[in-house]
Amino acid sequence: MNEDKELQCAECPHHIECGGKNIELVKRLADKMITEEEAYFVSELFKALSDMTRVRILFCLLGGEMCVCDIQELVGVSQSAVSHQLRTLKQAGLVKYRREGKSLYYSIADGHVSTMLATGLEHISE
Amino acid sequence: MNEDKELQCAECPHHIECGGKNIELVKRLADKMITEEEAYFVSELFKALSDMTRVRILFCLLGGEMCVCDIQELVGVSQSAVSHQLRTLKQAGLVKYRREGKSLYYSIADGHVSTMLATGLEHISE
DNA sequence: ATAATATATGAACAGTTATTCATATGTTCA
DNA sequence: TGAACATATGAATAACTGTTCATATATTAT
Repeated sequence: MNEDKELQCAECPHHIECGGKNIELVKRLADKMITEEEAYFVSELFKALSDMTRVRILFCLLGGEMCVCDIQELVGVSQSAVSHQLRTLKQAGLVKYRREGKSLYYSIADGHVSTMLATGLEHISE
Repeated sequence: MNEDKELQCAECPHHIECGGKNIELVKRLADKMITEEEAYFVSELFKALSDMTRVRILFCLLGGEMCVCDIQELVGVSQSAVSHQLRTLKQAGLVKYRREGKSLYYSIADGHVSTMLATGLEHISE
């Protein structure tokens, strides 16, 4: 992504191609590329969505806020497992919660979450 | 999710709550829950987006179709690694490709992919 | 045919992850 | 204060994942 002396290439039919390398395209995109940091955060975000149990928890919460034991009931996994996964979802900013007495009520953090879930569900139904 | 004889509960302030269990909510949502199969496929889809290298590859491809060695150049990982990750993305239905001579040109499979990436990027920038 | 190029693939290894089990924390009620 | 309930947390382990290395396949040019 630095010197371009001997990298100049002749024109090609569809692409400005040189020995398999589309120099122009690569140079143009190099600056606009997602940063390492952004890529890391985005991948971490999707990692939080990459587990079946967490997906089921989130789909529960699309129906409204819910306490941990209700989620446990609906998803059918142990209390500890639900709690661990809720922490993962919380850390990824996908859910939030409020306390009411002994219970914690979890809910979807914001509209992005619903959008991603809906788009994901659409994608697999094709 | 079957018998409801002795599960009837008295009314509660905000929720129809019984010993921490919101019977009504749980019963109502139980039928509408995402199936195991759907949850599995959705989580597999997001799993394909849960790796930094794959995210960077997809962001490359948002700039247009590209052959493997261009991706390799932009992302800066080995040819083998790119190829392995492209296979994962292909299997998840996130990318497609066409052959032109010796090169394979990969591209984003459909609009859902761009939507999910864009939504993910929005989500982390807050 | 042979060489060169572009890409895919299989095995292997190090690092990561989801669950379980046991226990801790925080809240309410008597 | 102590018991009961709701939830969180740490350690441990089995299963999974991404990269590397070596090699295979496919296409083109000589």
